[in-house]
Amino acid sequence: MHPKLSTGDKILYASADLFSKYGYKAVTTKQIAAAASVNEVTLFRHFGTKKNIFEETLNKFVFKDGVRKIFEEGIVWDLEKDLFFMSKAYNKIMDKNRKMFLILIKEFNILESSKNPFIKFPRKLKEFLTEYFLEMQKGGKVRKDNPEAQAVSFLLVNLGALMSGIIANNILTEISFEDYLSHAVAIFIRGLKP
Amino acid sequence: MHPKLSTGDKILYASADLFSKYGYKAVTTKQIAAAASVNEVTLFRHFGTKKNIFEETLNKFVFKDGVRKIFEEGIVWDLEKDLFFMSKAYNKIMDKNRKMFLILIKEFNILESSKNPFIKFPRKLKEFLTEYFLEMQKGGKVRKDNPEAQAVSFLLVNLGALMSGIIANNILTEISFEDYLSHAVAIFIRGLKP
DNA sequence: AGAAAATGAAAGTAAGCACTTGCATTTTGG
DNA sequence: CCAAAATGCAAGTGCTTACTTTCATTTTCT
Repeated sequence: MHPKLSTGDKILYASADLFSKYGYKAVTTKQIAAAASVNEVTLFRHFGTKKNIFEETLNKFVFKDGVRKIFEEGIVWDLEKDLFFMSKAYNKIMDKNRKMFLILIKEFNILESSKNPFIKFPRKLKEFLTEYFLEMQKGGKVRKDNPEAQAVSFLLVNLGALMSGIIANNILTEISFEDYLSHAVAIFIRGLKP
Repeated sequence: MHPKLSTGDKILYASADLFSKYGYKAVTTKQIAAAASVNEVTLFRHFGTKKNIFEETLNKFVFKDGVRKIFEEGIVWDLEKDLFFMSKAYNKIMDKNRKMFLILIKEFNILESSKNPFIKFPRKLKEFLTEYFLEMQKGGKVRKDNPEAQAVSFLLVNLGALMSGIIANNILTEISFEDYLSHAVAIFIRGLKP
């Protein structure tokens, strides 16, 4: 771990690591302390309870990336360029937040949905994409069809790629998933053209 | 629960239920006993240890569906019909095995990959699909391209749909996912045509 | 109906868990 | 440089967990 991190942060980084691998219940405070190279007591002096550690970990790392900002800036209203860009942007965000994603798919049964960013993030992404496809349809650059369905379809491909990358890095193939994803996006683009 | 189930099966059904919701560590033998409506001691008389209960649950419910049998039979060598069929078949299998899927994405860190059907199932599916697309390419019914990439792409869409259905039934939309999936498949089909 | 097998009820055990306390040691900041 | 704050260490507390044992009760099967 980084030696220049504050004690509190060392604990939270170690927690994110362990919780994402094994889940909340399966991780012990002793493990966290060892992984953070601090005394177990220090955990409690900083955060009081294990539950607090978990919540603070979520608070610290959960992605608050604004969908609009990231995506809107890169749009050039060219179907091919835009979809490739958005697919890459999506992957980048999700890779950066891989551990949180893992925690959330492990614990979404015990998390209140209000704290669950998976409620907000994909929703906003869908809204943004729906608007995008609608606009592109108006410009005659995308096949006339339900833009929401087009948006969801596009998201499904990306989510699928993300998941297969997570579940098993090389179950399906030894070739990198990015290559396959861009292939899938390419097929998609052809299917979306007018 | 079914009253006509054997005691052992009652336990295993309850286990599958709980493990898929909360994960191995978070589930207690007391919980399982209560959910199965049996005495806690009975668990141990039947399976000895909690770990055994878990393993027997996996053994009982893990999907051993032969990919070839299910998929080969429905193929009629019409791109549209075939992809819709395969997409539905995939969904059906995964829905039937939803709980196992949930267990496996929660515990794939602690499962030996040899026991993990996610190593075998998607691989075989990919092989089958690759052959299918190659054949279709020969018949001029599918765009000439890397058939493996086409296969993986198609799987990504379906995996994405499965995941979004699991993570949150109605995060993205209130309309059923089957509708969206078939929409995505339709786009895909257009993208795959020669 | 009656023996054998399966289950329940109650109590207990040993280990591991989250968390606490008291005190010594180190690190930090003015 | 020195006091205050942060951390380490050792021990311990009470609770929960997986699992056991004993004995009474029910179910099953012939």
